[in-house]
Amino acid sequence: MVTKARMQPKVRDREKTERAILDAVGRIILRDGLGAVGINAVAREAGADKVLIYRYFGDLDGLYRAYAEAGDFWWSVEDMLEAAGDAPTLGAALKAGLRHHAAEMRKRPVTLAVIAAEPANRTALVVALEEVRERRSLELMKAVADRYGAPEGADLAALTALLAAAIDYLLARARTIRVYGGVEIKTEQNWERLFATIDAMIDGALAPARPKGRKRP
Amino acid sequence: MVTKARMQPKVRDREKTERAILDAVGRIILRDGLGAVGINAVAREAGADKVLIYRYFGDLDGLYRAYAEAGDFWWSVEDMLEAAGDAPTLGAALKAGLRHHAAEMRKRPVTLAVIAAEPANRTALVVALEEVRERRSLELMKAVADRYGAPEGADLAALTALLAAAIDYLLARARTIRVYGGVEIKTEQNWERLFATIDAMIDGALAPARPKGRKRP
DNA sequence: GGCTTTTGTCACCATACGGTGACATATACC
DNA sequence: GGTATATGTCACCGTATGGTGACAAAAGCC
Repeated sequence: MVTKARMQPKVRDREKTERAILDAVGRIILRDGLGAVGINAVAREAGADKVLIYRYFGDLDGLYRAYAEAGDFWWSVEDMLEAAGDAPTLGAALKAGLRHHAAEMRKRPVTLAVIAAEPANRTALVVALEEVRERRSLELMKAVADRYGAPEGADLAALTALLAAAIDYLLARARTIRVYGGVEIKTEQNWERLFATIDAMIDGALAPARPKGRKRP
Repeated sequence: MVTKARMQPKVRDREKTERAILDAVGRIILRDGLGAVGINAVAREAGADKVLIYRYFGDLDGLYRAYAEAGDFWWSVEDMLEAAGDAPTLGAALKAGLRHHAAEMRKRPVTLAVIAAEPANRTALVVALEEVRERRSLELMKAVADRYGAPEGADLAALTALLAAAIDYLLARARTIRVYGGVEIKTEQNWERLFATIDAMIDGALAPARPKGRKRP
């Protein structure tokens, strides 16, 4: 009779196991995308039995929530204000802030992977990150208004929403494609081009409304 | 002995079956997202045996390609130029064009669903739509340059890429969320607000570069 | 020492997936 | 009419998934 060799049992350390599981989630998101995260895949990647995932995190959603709490997925408002620094005008602060935003996102490839999967894959992790985004943008709006006052005749929330949406989307897309609408989006150099245009757009949106027909030079 | 009742065989009509299968693809994308499209799901939804999918389309990629060819996923350049109509300036044409773009996208929920899944789900259908997008934007750039000439000191490609990215992304996100960055994005009315800001951004990006320090009113 | 709890391992289950071979029969062609 | 082909139906296969119950043994507690 063939007796199956039992696996050499791991040393018992719940903390370590939990960390291994959470790390595995990050690696899978990065390598195969958020959609590839599943109980079996995580257990395999972590080298832990899947029953432990159920025991420690309840279910996949619980695991997502734990992962969302453990990770660093976003810039903080303080960081952002510091990046804007002593910008003399609201426009300058916005330009610096959006550059900072892009740089911080680039530093967090897992966040970009989640953003890429957001519209298609409404998991608890996605919801958690969306909440962070909304909270941050509200805080930031408030802080900016305190410092610079409300811009006259301009819609600051719409402006930042549009530009942040474009930046997030293009950064996420750059993970898999090289060109969008004829513009290279992969490298940081290419983004200089985009930021030049973004700067001009900001100036336009914050400029006092011009009377019609004054555009021709 | 129990004899299983055979299914009442369908009338034999390959064309009709193929259409039923392709229609099923669209319904699934719309209802459950691009990620839910699979051989079994499509066969079930179409009420056809899955072996017919293999026979008629080869495999899932072949099915995607057939679906991409059969469908109407995008505006045509002629339509777009007509929408811009007799806009007197490049800026006016751009504003009208982007509004047209958004309206046309809204009319094509399947396209929006595919865009939503694009970053996460690189199927043959996604690739096909990406190709359409790139081809269209190049054609359009050319047509615009022919009519209005190249804008001085402005990066037309970057400008349209950024604004189209923001619009596509927010429209796709509006399928599942209500607010982005504090701005409502669900209804067409809410979009009026966004378009007002987009107009100002376009004016800014197309305005001749202003000398520095001239911003304070 | 003896007991309970915690951690880890393993063997299952039902379900769904993509994919294939075998068969039945309506239709088209000679 | 007779035959080949196209269309449709069904029964499988191997694999993977999410999920659970049973067991072994280390760690903690009295």
